[in-house]
Amino acid sequence: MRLSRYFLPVLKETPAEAQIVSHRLMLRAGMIRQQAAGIYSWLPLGYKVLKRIEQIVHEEQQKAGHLPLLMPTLQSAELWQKSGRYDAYGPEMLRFTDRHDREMLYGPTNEEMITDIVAAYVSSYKALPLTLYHIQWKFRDEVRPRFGVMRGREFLMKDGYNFDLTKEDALHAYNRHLVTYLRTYERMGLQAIPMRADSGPIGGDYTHEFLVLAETGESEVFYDSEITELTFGDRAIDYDDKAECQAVLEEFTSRYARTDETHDEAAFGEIPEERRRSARGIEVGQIFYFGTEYSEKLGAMVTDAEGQKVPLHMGSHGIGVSRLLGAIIEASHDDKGIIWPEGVTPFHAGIVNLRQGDAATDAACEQLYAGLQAKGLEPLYDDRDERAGGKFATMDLIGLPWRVTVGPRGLEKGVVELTSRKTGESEEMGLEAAIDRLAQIYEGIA
RNA sequence: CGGGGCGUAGCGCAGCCUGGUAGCGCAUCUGCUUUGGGAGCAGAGGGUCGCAGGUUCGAAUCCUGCCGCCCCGACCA
Repeated sequence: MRLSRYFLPVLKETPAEAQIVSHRLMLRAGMIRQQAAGIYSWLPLGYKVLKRIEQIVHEEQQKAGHLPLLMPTLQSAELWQKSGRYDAYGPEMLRFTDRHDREMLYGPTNEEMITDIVAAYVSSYKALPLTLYHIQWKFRDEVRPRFGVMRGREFLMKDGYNFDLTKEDALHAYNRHLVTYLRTYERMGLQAIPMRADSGPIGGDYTHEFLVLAETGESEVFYDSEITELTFGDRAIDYDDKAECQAVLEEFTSRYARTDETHDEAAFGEIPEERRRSARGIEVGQIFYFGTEYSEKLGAMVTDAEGQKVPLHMGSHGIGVSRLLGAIIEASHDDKGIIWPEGVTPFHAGIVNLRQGDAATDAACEQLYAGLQAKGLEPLYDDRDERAGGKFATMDLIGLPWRVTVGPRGLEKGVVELTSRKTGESEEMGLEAAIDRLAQIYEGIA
C-alpha cells in the first residue's frame, strides 16, 4: 500500500477522552473512531489488525477440528425465556421490539442459540463430539464503557461451544480449547496465562481465564513466577489425543495462578516467597465447562449406544477479539507509539523514502516495494512529500515491526537501512539483501 | 447506579466569573525557501459556541430544561 493512497488519519495530539495508552494510541494511529460510548468504527488500519487477529483465531480453532459457523447478532427473546436468562440477565442486555411488537435482543452471547441449533439437528451420539464456534459482534450495555476497545459495549468475540456425550469427552474439549488458546495468543506475540477463574452464577468447577499481564489491567492477579517461563512454542500436538491434551493442561495450570476472585492466601503462601507475584492483568479469553444445564433446558438430547436419551455435556469458550488489540498494545508499546508483534502487524514493513521526487530514491523504493510484494509480503510505502521526521514519527506511531529507510546518502554507498521498531537497532545492507532478510523474518508467520 | 467534570473549527485549548460583531496552537490549502527524527516565512479557508426555551436593546458568556461525552466508585469479557 502506498501511504499517499491510504486512509490513515493520524493525530499528533492525544484526544482528551482517552486515558489509557492503548486507547490513546489507537486513536492517534487512526485505527478507530468513537461513534457513541463504547461503540467504534474501525478505520482501515485498525480493521486490518482486527482481521489479522480474527484470522489467527480461525486458523487455530480449525486446526483443532472446531467448525466455524455464523449466528446472527439479533436474537428473539423466546430462546432466552426458555433458558431463564431473559429475566436473569438484567439491563446489560439490549432489548427492543420489532415492528410486530416481538421482543428482540442484541445478543450478548450465544449459548441458547447454538444449543437450539444442535438440539434441532443432532439426535445421535454418533454425531459427537461436536464443537461449533463463530466470531461475531456482541453487545453488552455496560453501565460504564471505558478504555477504548478494551471495554466497549459493542465488541467482537469468538465464542465456541462443545457438545459431548460424556463429561470426560467434554473435559477433553475443555483441554483442547486450552491448547488452542495457548497457541493463538503466542502467535499474537502475547503471553496469556491461564488462571483459575470464578465460575460465576452458572456454576461449575472447570473454568480458566487467560490473562495478559499489563499495568493497566482491570483484574488483580496472583501467580507463581515459574508460570511465566512456560511457552507452548511450535511443538506438535494431536488434538484427538486425550492424554496429550490433558498433559498440556496440567503443565500450564499446575502452578498457582489466580485472579483476585479466586485468590487463596494460604495456597499462595505455600509458594517460595521469591516466586510470589502479584500484578494486574487483562482478561482476553475464558474457557468453561458447565455440564448439561443448557442442553436440559433447551432439549439438546441424543440417543446413546444403549438407546437412552441423554442431555449433552457442554462448555463454552470465548476469546475477546476486539479487546485483544488493546491488550496487545498495552503489552507492546513505547513512548513513540505501538510496537506490533510480527504475527498481527497490519503491514509487514514500512518503506520510508527520504527524498520523494529524487529519481534514485524513488526508483529504489519502487524496487523494494515490488520486491517485498513478490515475496508475499505487504509493505506500507510512505511516498508522501513529507520531511524525514514526520515520516519516521508516523511509522513509529503505527508500529510496523520493520522499517526500510531509503535515502540519497545510503544509496550512494549502495545500501538501505533496516530498522527494528522494537529494539531501534539499524543495519545497513543492499536492497535485495533487505528484501531477503524480511522474507526470512516472516517465513512461517505471514 | 452514586459522586465529580466537560461540550467553542478535524485535534488540543483560551474566552464565560464581570453580556457588546469568536480567538490561539496543531492540522488543511497556496507560494517561496528548506529536506536523515514532527522545518521557516508570507498568505488563505474552515465554527448552527451540544440542543431547546428564557432574561436582555444585545447571550459562547446569565437562568431553566434536555442531550452527549469523560473521570472516580460499584459492576463486567
